[in-house]
Amino acid sequence: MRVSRERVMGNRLTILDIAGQLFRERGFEAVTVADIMKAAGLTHGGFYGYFKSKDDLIAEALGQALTKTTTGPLGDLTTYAAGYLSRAHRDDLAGGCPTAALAAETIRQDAVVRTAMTMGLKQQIERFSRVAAGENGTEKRREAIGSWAAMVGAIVLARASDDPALSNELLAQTRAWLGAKAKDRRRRNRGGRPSKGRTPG
Amino acid sequence: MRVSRERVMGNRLTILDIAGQLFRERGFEAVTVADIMKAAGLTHGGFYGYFKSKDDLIAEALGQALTKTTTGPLGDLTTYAAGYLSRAHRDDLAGGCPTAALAAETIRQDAVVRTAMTMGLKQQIERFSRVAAGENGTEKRREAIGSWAAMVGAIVLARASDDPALSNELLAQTRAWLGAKAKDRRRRNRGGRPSKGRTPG
DNA sequence: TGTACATCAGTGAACGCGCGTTCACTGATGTAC
DNA sequence: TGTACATCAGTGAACGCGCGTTCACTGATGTAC
Repeated sequence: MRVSRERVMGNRLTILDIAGQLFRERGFEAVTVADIMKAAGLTHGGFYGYFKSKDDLIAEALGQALTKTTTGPLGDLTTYAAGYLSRAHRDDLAGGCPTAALAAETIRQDAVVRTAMTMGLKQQIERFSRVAAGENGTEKRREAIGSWAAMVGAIVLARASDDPALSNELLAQTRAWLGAKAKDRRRRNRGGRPSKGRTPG
Repeated sequence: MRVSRERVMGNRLTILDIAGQLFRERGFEAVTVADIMKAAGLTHGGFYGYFKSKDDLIAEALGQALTKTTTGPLGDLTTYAAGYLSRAHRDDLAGGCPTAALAAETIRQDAVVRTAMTMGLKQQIERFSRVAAGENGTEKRREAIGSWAAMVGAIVLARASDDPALSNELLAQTRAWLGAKAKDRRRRNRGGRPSKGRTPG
């Protein structure tokens, strides 16, 4: 049963989107081609008209999920961290951060998959660096990397814990810890030169 | 071919140890029962004389690996972080931290496996809290949680990156970031009351 | 605008394969005398 | 201490199953006139 060209384009997007969600929810290996096609409203045989292999899909779906979540302008890191380290994000595997859900598994994947993850990582660090606090580029980048590592680690640990109290504490304490760190830094720089963007005098 | 009782005890330890290494290296799903038994010098059929199921082994092996790496006294957090965030540790999947290698995958495992991971997590946080800097128990625990999240996150990200320069930078910058944080905290507390353990006057 | 045919997206049975697990068998170890 | 037998750890073929992938077929879409 041939379908229209726009339907084909739509199907491709649907498969990519569904796959991205299922992978984050259950991991690359546990999700089957048949699972994905069924969730997309198709049968598994048609899969190979859209993608060369399951590995091919993994790379594309991860790339798309990362682009969606690491692209676009950012407010400040504190606001971002508050959302990232929320219980809602912790509980939303399928729609949440692909890095937190899949970075650990990516280590053992195909080269294309690792490259997609690395690109997403670079993009996120650069985006963080742009709004991070710091006297110069080096300091901003350090702040970006340290904060991102803490956020990803905290979500991974909070999700791994089957004790709800500990899980909540991990999120809340990491948020507070990042906040305390920012406060200490401002104290250190008290009386320093004005922020980079303003012309003195 | 029956073997001696001490051989049986030795075999059990070998299987647990080998399994712990292989799981960290390739993940729970990618390692087969036959892989483990072969690496232990046995055939796959004998496995069920030692463990009820693969899931049973996963829980036991993870528990053992976590106990080995989260038990025992600690120096200071800075020294621990230097070792944890080293290139040697990043490159030693099989012998490295089970949390960094397997926490993300643990989310989708059996209840027993998640419980083992949670116990290891609690142990590590308590151990960190004992040597963490801070004015009181709450501050120490916050320091322990934040530092642990940053360490785990940094190793996961450094391993996921296929760009060696970025990978090295992630480790070095997170180390420096944790160090800068400690320095800022000491500055804040300059002239404060003496540390908790000493009786004033 | 209508008609006839070529195209090809989707279907579902089938493939080879490797997985976790079972089981009848083997033969060295442990035990009873 | 030696001998005869029971025990049971280890073996490897076999199981049912689900996976990724292939393929002959179907029938709606796209196109040529």
